[in-house]
Amino acid sequence: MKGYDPQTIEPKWQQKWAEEQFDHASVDPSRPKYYVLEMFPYPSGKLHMGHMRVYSIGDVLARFLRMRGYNVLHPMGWDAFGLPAENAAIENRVSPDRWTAQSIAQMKQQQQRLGVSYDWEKEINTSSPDYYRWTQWLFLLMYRRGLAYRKRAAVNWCPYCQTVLANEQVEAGLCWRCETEVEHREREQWFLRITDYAERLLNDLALLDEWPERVKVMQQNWIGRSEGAEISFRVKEFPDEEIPVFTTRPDTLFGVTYLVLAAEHPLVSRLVAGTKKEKEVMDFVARVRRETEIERTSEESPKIGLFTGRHALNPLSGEAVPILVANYVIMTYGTGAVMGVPAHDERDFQFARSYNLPVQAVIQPPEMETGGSTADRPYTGEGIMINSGEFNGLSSIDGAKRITEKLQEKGCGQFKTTYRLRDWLISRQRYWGAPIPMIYCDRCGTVPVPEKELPVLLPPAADLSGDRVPPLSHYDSFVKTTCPECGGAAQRETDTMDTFICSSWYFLRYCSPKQTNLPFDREAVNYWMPVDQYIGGIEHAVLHLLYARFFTKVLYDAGLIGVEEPFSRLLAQGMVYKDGAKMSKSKGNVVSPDEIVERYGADTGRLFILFAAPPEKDLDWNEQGVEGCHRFLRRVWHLVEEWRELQPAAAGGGTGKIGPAEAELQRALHGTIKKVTRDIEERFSFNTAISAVMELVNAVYDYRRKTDPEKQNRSLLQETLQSLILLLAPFTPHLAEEAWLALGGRGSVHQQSWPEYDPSAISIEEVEVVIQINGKVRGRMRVPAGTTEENLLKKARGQQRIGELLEGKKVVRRIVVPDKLINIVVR
RNA sequence: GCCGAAGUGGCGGAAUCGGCAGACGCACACGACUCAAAAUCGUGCGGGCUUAGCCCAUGUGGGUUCGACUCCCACCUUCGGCACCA
Repeated sequence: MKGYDPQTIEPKWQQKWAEEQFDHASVDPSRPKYYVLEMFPYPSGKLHMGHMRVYSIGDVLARFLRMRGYNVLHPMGWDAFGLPAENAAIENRVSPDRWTAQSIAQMKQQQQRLGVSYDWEKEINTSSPDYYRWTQWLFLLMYRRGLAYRKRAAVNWCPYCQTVLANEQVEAGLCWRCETEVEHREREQWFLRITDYAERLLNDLALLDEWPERVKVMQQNWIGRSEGAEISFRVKEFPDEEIPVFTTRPDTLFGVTYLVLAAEHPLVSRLVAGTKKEKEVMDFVARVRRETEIERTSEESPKIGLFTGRHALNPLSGEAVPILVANYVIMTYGTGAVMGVPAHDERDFQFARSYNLPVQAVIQPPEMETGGSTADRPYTGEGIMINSGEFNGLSSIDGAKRITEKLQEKGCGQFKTTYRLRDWLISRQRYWGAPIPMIYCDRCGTVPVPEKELPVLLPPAADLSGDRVPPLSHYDSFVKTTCPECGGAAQRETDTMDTFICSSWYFLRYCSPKQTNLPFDREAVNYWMPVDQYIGGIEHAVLHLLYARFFTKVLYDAGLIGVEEPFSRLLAQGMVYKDGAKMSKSKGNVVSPDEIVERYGADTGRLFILFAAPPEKDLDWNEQGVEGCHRFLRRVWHLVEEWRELQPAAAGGGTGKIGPAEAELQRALHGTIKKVTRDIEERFSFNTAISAVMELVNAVYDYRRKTDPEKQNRSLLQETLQSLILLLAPFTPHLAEEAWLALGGRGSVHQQSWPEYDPSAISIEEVEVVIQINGKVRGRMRVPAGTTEENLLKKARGQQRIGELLEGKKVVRRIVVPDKLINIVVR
């Protein structure tokens, strides 16, 4: 053992670990289990710092918990289906599966160089038929349970990706992946009925007390529950037609002065058919429908509406109000029709103003407040009902209830809860995904592929660059099939599934990745699930984390698993920045993990990533900080090396004496064990755990410098160094392994028990107590631990300065924090 | 606009239950070693002043308390999410 050379020791130990398979986990009900999971990556072929950060965090926990005696499941795999592979394949003229296999090989090698302790026996790949067979099986389960359905709908279409997108995948009107503006197209599409689970997905957020608040709030907003009423208005000119509207404010029903329909509303064409308004209205409708999401939903774009010439009848007052069509009402929320109450709604008010629609106030602010709705602004708060017939005088809260009840009696309204969440559109018009296992037969209609015929295999990729969308539609051998019911000629569905489906259940597959007769083994899932600690980026706060929760609930309902929530504890790790900007190719500020491993070693890189910031906060990459961590590891190495050189002399020299210096070192050691354990286990505060180990190293240096070499306590030094190495093992696994060996440790450092601290070693006989006068620090004193209040005060008074300050003052009060502080309040 | 998180030295950050603000690291300065440099080791390092000490200081202004980075109220700034959702 000479100078610290990570380039030599790291590959050596990685190889050894792989051979010995310490990280292999199997079901063992006699031991407590712990499932640590990092979000599996999309195999782009290049590992970036964000990856290195998640893996470092996960690995510290996995290694620490193993040393704590847990049976730890720590798997890794590949979210391998998806557009980038398909696009790369087209560009480089290779098949997506070959491109993916190559990327996985590259990334896996990069991961292994980081020394992360995965159980590679559990590796999964969502694009392999062994896996997607079960993704298809789960789709059929959804179908059987009435949760998968096909419908023609206007959907988000990304012209660049040449596919439709789910609502969750459209951000402010742009495609989440390529930021192309999304268009609307009509298509027959498959949906999953996630809205059936809206209420449970929302309510069960309360069970997730170890999830970050911000993630739960984001999901809550996304689900967007609103309580109110659905109210039906009859059309005056067509007594057989009704227009239901959704409102959160049924109490304002008497203030309705108009009704607005979305351009897509099915009634529009009937209302204007054959009238002189027809052309104008239908032109308007066509124009609005052509507008992009951005144009239609931007707040700046003006609210434009058009009178249809028809009227709606208020179900309670009987009043006839005009029906308009407008661009600001969207068909996919509520009923696609809105009642206009300009006196009590900001948006209705604006709209009424520009079209000179009447404003009728029906809610008066409570007496304390002033300023109801006026000609200048609406009043949107609660209050007392006026101009509302028999409901006058009620509070708006009671009124909302009473009006809805009344409507219910009359059969033209009911209580209703609406969600912003829409059903999950899962069809994708691309090749590189799991085929949707459905068959269309002219006689039998839509028929599911029988389970025993799964998987529906992707045909080998030929030419993907063609214009035929979806690509699977030009593989005749794929499309043409026979109907499982009548045996006649039939066609396969040619869309593939959204890759978010693959990642909605992968954590279950890891429990028994080789299971062949079911997606997962029940016993294994019962043992390992839920995931105790899930770690990943905040960008999945709504997408993946909501979908995975949905799948878990469906599987629970189907009796296949025993948990209703997949992830007990979630850590949303921060991003990696450099020079004030997120690391990105376009900014040119990328540092690759490979580069760091080559220059400093994986241990240094891991240590820096964990030391530079708490895991949930953004991290600022700083080369000098990396060097600092490298320097620290060299200092550790140096101590171990020195100790070895002392060994031959040990027989003759050194002592076993515990003097004050030794007691201090012991105290430092046990205090550090205590702190590091708590910091990892309870707080996830890796940065402070590492700083505590650094302090211990400084303490050892101090001891060695200040104590005559002849008098140094060798056995205490050995104990200290061994414990120090154990504390470091989860963070810098290679260095720890090598140092453990050098210090005469047996077996792998990673198979040792985590050190326990000795409470008697940290109990202190003498403490420093701070003396405050009127809350300001005016002195300190060393006293035996447990000194009484009286004695503390006496001793404090004995100090010249304190005596002077107390001179002639009256002591009003004394506050004592035992062994810490005394505060003397004087006047 | 609504919701959420956060504001502490030159920088990353610490202070875990209301009890010594700035642990640990980086940068910087000085010293030792060296012919010299690097590496290493040591010392110092929030600001001010009339410097044995005192005053100011955790985004701003108030409050509670013997005592506030920590609790309460109001505001400012930054970042993130949602956003014509009826």
